[in-house]
Amino acid sequence: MSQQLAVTKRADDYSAWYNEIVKKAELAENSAVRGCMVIKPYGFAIWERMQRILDDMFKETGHVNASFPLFIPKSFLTKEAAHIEGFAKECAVVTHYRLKNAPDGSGVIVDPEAKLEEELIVRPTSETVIWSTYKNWIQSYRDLPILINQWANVVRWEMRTRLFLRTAEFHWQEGHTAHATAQEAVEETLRMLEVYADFAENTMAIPVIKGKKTDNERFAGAVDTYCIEALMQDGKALQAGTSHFLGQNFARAFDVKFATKEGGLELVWGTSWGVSTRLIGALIMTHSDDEGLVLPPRLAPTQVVIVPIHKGEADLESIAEAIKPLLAEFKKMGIRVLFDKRDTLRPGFKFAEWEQKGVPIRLAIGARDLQNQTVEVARRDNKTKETKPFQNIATYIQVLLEEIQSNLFERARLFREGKTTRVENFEDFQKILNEKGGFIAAHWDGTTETEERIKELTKATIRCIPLDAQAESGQCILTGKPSQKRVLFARAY
RNA sequence: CGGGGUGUAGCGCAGUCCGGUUAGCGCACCUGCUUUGGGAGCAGGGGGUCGCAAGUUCGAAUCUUGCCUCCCCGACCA
Repeated sequence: MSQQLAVTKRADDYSAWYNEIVKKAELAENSAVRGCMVIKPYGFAIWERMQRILDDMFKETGHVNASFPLFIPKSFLTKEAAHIEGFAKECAVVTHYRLKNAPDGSGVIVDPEAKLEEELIVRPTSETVIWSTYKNWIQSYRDLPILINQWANVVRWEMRTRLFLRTAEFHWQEGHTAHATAQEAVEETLRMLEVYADFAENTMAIPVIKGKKTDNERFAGAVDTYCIEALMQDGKALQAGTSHFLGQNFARAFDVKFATKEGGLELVWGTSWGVSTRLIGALIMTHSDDEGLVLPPRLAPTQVVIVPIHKGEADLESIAEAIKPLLAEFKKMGIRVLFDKRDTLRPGFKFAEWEQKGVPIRLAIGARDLQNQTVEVARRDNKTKETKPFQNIATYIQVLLEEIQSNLFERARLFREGKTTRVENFEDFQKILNEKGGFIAAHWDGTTETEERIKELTKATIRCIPLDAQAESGQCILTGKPSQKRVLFARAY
């Protein structure tokens, strides 16, 4: 309940600022379990909105939900060579299935008698267990495509964690589809990338670059990995979603074949795609300011908060009575409104609290307003206040919510444009990276060696090869070798 | 996993070097009154295995050893 002033400013210590936003907006906190977070009700309400909107988008593109096991037999994980190599270093392993009382009475111990025949891995992702299942489901081209999504939690044993951005356990959705042709699978991969970009930009108001990952940055087990990349306010990039064309890699590993129309037998083509609670981190670092969280209206659990300003209970009653029709009207319009009638807190406190929590619009109504038939309207995005006539206020708010939504997106887009720099040589590359940050569009000779060398020298990685990159002859900034298009570099989360 | 820091009331901290009254301060919490258009004021009150464990000592928040947490910096990653 109690809040303290957000003391740290973005300019002073960006990561301290981030941590304070997460705590003061009551989104999440560290848990008793190392690397795992507790997502608090307000943070989870945001995730639930994200889930609902994304889930509708998945359904509209023909997908259905299902649920696969939390545990994966070790042998499954090892079947696809690149896959196991990518995940081996961060797996939680279950080795026993029972505890017993310690002989010396000191508590409970793992029962050595209860060792599992085969260890189980807590899923870091579900390709293997799902493809082992698809093997049973697919015989004929008539069984294809399979378009399944699951909402789940996964575990990747990270060494260093940060709330939302990187936690040992995180929540996400993972889509897993199976197709008869490569073309169809590639189309699916790009379709879902498009869904993610649409969601990021239109719901979260986060502008993203759609692109393809380099071989080096590709998902373990994929043929091609596509991504959406966003730019945070500190000039670092953040991968906000990925969509993979798996080729026939997992079909081959799990022997998933189908009879073609022509009577042949072929391996199935696959895709997988996911976004996680990490998006909440992106949300914070895209829009929020030194006063706290800033939420885009389409995602905000509460879009409008009404704060009564009253002396005594009678005042509060008459305000409550006066806004009753307004609350009903908001509800009818589908606007999520909260009347903050807590009488133990003063208005100034409530103002500050709802600002920290990023509620897009605040309405304040006092005796003076009742007298004049007015209401004070305060915007969270640009901190402006105005007094409007009470009549027709709901319609005004409805329009204003949309305006705030597009203002947030436009502001973030302009920021990114300003922080995207075209660079022609390595000297400028380092200079821009250190002094300005952001995305750097530069030529690269296409080799993993050069990519890694640049990373060693500058800590910047190739975020993606943008899908809309123009063909343009140039020279690699490091080796001077010929290049046909620019790629996007940045330091990243 | 390596280097550095840290852990004392819900939160933020002092006390630890140099062991010794009943472990203290601010915020928050509870009660009452006055307040309420930008984080209220006064008065009273409650709350602590001093991260955990073992050891040294007449006596440990304070000294020793081990373990753990969280934060920052590096390597790894969505």
